[in-house]
Amino acid sequence: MRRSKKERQQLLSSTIQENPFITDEELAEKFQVSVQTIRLDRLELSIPELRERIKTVAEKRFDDEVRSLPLEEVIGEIIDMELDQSAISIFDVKEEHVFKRNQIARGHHLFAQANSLAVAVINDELALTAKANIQFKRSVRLNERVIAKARVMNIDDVTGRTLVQVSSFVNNELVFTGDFQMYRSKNN
Amino acid sequence: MRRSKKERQQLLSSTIQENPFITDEELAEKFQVSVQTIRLDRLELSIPELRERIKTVAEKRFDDEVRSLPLEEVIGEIIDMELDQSAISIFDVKEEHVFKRNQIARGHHLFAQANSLAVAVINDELALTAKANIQFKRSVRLNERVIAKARVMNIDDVTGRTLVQVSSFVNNELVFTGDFQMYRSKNN
DNA sequence: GAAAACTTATGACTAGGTACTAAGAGTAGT
DNA sequence: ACTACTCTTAGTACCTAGTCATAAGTTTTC
Repeated sequence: MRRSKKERQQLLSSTIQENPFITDEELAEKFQVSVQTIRLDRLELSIPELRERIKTVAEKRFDDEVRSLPLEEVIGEIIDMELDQSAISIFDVKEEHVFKRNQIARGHHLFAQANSLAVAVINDELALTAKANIQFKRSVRLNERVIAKARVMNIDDVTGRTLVQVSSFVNNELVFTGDFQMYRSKNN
Repeated sequence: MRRSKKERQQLLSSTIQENPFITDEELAEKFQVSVQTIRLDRLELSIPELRERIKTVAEKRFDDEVRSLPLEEVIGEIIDMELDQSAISIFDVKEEHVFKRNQIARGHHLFAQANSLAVAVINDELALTAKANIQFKRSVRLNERVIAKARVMNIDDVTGRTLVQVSSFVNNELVFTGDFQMYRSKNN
């Protein structure tokens, strides 16, 4: 025996993890054992065959592509709404919303929740954000539930410009505030 | 012939592009022709076999993983970067970024591009946004290319707080500006 | 009606396996 | 020393999703 079985299997695992595109034959050559031994090892370690490995890598990529359009619809779920007055939405912070390094939610998701709530609360076909003044009060972490509350502060009778104040909370603790100055297409 | 050859081949192309995981047999079933016809079609269109297709998808993913580890969490593509000084990114506005009604880009995407550029330009493991003051100068439409330029304005020696100014342009026309006050974990 | 284009069938071969059986080598216990 | 056990190797039949080449049948076009 060139190496103990255990040692070989550990190396095998890491080798395949590092490069899933390697065939049993290449592995046999690398570890100086027969192809059958490699296959027994894979069986014991329940490592799938080359083609299956490649397939899952490819499928993951496909999933990622779908997942990486996270800013698509209205961010968060609107649970209460009085047009031109107030609105509330909830947003659950998941894996895809946080920095991998520190599990803190990326700012633009909190902004997106608040901004799209500000857009939604306005009783108009075509509301757009003109300006915003925002503050991140404390960082939001993975799995926290953010509740955003929007209040329409005043509507300029002439221009239709509207100020919307949004405050976001996690467990009643303020995490984000934003003042949004919104355009309207028509003055309702 | 259920469909002309040309028509079938065009559909074949797009079908495979959309779902590279489909076998010749499934395609034959779908187009109501024999497997051999599908194979001739693939030959003429030089579309590789299932396994090769899956492999290239998987390989791309591997490439992506290596290339985009640090910049992966950035919205838009960074094309220039001097840490703690300046950075530029481009962001192409696609279908998924606009309001369906009027084809205008949703504000939070412009914010996300600017904000993540502000995060990236800071030479620190853990940069977070504290405050931001933003203005949407004119609305950005479908298929426009937004170029965001970030400049680090000043770094507080004591707190490490950093002001980053971001201006975004479409064809040299200013569409967005933002002042981002950023935290750092350590004072470099 | 023949030529050209298209479609289908058939057979031999491939990579990279699975599943199973069988046999030999090395080591440990008694 | 003999047996029991683990580990390794070999070989066979079978699988999928193809390739390549040849041939034959079917339409379409001139």
